[in-house]
Amino acid sequence: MDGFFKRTYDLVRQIPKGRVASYGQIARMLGEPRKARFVGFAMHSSPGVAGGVPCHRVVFKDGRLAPGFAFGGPGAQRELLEAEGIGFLDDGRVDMSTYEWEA
DNA sequence: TTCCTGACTTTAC
DNA sequence: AGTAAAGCCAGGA
Repeated sequence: MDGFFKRTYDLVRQIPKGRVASYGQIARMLGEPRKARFVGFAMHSSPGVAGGVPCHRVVFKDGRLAPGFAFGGPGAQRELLEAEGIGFLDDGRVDMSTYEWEA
């Protein structure tokens, strides 16, 4: 929960609504592109959306959601993202080309 | 304290 | 283009 985790939460917390970011991208923003795995691991231990960590806005680099490991199921995650105005492709993937977070 | 595992990504075949 | 393997580092047992 210290250092990297906290930093990861802080960054994920800065993801604007209606926007998604990939694990690797977040890791890169933190200055550690190799810790991409840990970004996801941090989400696993994240306090949740109520804690200010919108883990549902964090998806794969391909725009795909975490299969089977989502906070409340991939379906719920997709529903939340759609509720934020994020468009999904027919493949069930997020339109990263349009909603990928940049900053 | 040591060993194992893990919401990923990238490179290589 | 698709599949396979390696690498990263910190938390949990």
